[in-house]
Amino acid sequence: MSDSQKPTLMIIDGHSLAFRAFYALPVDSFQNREGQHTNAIHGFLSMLISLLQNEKPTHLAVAFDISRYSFRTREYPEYKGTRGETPVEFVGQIPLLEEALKAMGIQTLSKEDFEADDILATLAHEGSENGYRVLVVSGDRDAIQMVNDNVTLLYPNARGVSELKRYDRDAVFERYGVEPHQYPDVAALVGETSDNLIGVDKVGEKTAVKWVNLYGSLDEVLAHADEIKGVVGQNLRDQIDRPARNRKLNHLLTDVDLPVSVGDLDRRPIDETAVREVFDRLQFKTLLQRVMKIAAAERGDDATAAAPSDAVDDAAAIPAIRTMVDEELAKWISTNSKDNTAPLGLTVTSVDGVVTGLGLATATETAFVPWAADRPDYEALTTWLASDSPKFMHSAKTQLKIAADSGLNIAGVAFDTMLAAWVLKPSGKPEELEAQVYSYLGETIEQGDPNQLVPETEELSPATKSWYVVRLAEYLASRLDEGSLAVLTDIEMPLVPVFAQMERTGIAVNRQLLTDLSSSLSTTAADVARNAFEVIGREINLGSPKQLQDVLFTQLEMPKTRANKTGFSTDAASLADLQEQAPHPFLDLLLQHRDATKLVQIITGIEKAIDDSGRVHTTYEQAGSSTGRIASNDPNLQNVPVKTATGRQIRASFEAGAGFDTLLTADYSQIEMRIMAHLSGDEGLIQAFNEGEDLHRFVGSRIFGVEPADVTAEMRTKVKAMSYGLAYGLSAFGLSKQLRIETSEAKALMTDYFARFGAVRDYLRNVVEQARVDGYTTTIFGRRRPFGDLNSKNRVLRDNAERQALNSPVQGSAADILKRAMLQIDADIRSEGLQSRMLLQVHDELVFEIAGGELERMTTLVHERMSGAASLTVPLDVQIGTGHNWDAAAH
DNA sequence: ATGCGAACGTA
DNA sequence: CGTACGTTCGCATG
Repeated sequence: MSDSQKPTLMIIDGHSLAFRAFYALPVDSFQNREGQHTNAIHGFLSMLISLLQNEKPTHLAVAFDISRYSFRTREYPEYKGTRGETPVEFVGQIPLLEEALKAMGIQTLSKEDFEADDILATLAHEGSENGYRVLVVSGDRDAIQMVNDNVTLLYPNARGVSELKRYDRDAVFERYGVEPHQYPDVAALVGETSDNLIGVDKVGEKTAVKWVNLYGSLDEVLAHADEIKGVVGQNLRDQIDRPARNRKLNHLLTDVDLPVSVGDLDRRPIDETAVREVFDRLQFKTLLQRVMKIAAAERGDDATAAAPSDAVDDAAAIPAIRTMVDEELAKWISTNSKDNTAPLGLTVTSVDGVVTGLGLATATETAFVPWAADRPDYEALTTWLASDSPKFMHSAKTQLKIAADSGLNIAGVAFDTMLAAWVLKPSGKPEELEAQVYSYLGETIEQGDPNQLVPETEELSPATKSWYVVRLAEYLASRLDEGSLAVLTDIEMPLVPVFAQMERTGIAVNRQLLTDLSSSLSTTAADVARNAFEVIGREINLGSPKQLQDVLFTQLEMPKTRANKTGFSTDAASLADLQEQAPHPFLDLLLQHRDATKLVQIITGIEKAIDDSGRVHTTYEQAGSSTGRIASNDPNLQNVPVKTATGRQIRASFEAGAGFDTLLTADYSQIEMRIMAHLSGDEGLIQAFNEGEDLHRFVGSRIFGVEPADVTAEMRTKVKAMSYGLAYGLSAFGLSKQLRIETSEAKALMTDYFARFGAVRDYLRNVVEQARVDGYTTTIFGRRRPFGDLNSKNRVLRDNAERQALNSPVQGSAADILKRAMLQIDADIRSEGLQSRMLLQVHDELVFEIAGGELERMTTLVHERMSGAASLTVPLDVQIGTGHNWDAAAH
């Protein structure tokens, strides 16, 4: 009998898969109207439905653990002892999942005192012996031991449950280097952290596999422990009870007494009424459609399932791609964009930065257009691309740049699903399209042939991607509140082409200046290092904190500094402390060396990024930060040194390019304090800004009770640190550290500050309180940042969340304001036909390249647009400077 | 090769 | 025991 004729038994480890799903999907995005979390259920069912479609099991069961206690924990109480509390959001999802499974006609099994894995192993064994093709679905590595010629393990990869890797005998051997039945021997030697099973010290997978292959089994390895040389051999002999114990615990039973046999696990019909009821309660719309489709197919009602006119059943079926050119394409665009009013999904694909094709889509149709730059017949397409006709894209900036490089102008980006998802949930890295489809639509994108041993990850057609984009856009738009939607459509979306243009333009760099500076700094570093080695009498790697610790705390016996994970800190602040307590020439030399090598490092990074035309192009991460700021990378041009004279020499190498007169920099002064004044409504602060006096002098005079003219430099420094620290949630302890003053003095300073500027404290308290209730903070323009840990019982987590919460509206509003200014400046430049260009954004600063004769106009418009980007109760002060290079243009 | 922590550059 | 980032290095894992 061939495999395809055999009945297929699929057995699933319910807990382990549900738990994987729980961590793979955002808790916040999956809640039903009663507030019940459903992410684990959703992920599990989505995976299950895919499995039903792809594997078509004839027999099926899901096994659950009854509790975390079993015969194993009785014999060895520490087993799985490192497992923490089950998250509250997970609790309660299992009974609901069982309900859903029951409605789908799927049997669930569990047995007191045994783990689900034992039930799986027993069924796998029975199925294998009785002519079944067996598929075990589990996220527990112990399940590998079940694999044989009839049994295949489907194991979720790191990304959760959306992709399952097939482990048959060969795949296990390829991955682990042993036969499946030997895997527990290897695991026993290595240990399993998640089960709290400690292995033999210094024995990793490599060593364990070597031994097991050499001696054939764990028993034989242990019997020959005397023969194994070296430290690991000694460890094995010393700790021989560990692998022995581990092996007993990771052995799965294949003879558990179960109330059913494999034959009883044949698929039962789906109870469609019950499924509707349960899925409706869970608010799983798409999943319901997918289950119903399977139900229809299984009762032989294929016509309904396949009918393309049935919008409901067709929702999750990928439309066939039509490849189009010329008139057909022109007609398709005109019809589906309803004469440039209706949005179409758009995806540009490229090879080595050259456009090779475009995918277009509506919610029901997809089209692929092969692209060749010299084809003459694409006028309808290029006209549509360059028009304001709305396009929905994913990560539009990247595609706009590539298209522009290939001479294709794209305008009218009306929705970007990457930006939308980030505005909805601004944390972590932005998700790829495929991940979004899974997270938000609950659909798994098939990747290659699932029967491949290692499925090749076939790139999705741009046409299909566009179709997903259209559907995602609809979903994401429906999830956005009014404020977030405004941020997306009025700020983030219009900025896409602006950032794309800035990145493409880049900024000119004087390579010679950098090279000279770098070699001089390298010489300095080498000289300083030589001196340092002389002082301590030996040569070490000054860049190694570990070796530095040895010098400072062992050799030189200096007092211990702040502790970190690898011992004691050697950072600049700690070294300064040491210099005070135990002065030593090595300390200063070390700092000088750090300084010089750091700058060389930064220069090297910039040099490597200079292109053939002498310009450097950063990439802005528009959807990366949690506050609304943008980040710059590859290279990062937002952390070019400015504080030291040598550092500024690096800035001086950024210049106006050929054909341009000068650089212009414009920055907001004290924008975050101004936002604090506005948001808190503090009369004192507002007065300070409205009188236009030096802020820190004004505040200092109030706190210390002297005339502004009598505020000393020392007083001003303290006040300045205090003011800036406020917006970060600085504590008295932190302030004292920074100013190197007594904690009591720092405390007094804070008390005096709040006595004069009480509304600031009230505001900061209120922000945190409101966020605790709402679950998010909001900027002046409606940008939200969610917070989950404000009610955490863990103090560290809670305190961190509180500081983040009080900082977010301030930092985020500042980001919003500069973004608004950028939009208006860009619009002015274009509408007036100016040749000057916006080059860089550094959080509160913009850098421009000024074309001949445009300095005056640019100065005026930049000033106007930046000052007018928000109307606060205090003015927005903008400082402008010009000069041939970035340093000279500073003020 | 890959991932993590330390350190440090900016606003 | 101060927010938000990105990059580089050493070092421990593979």
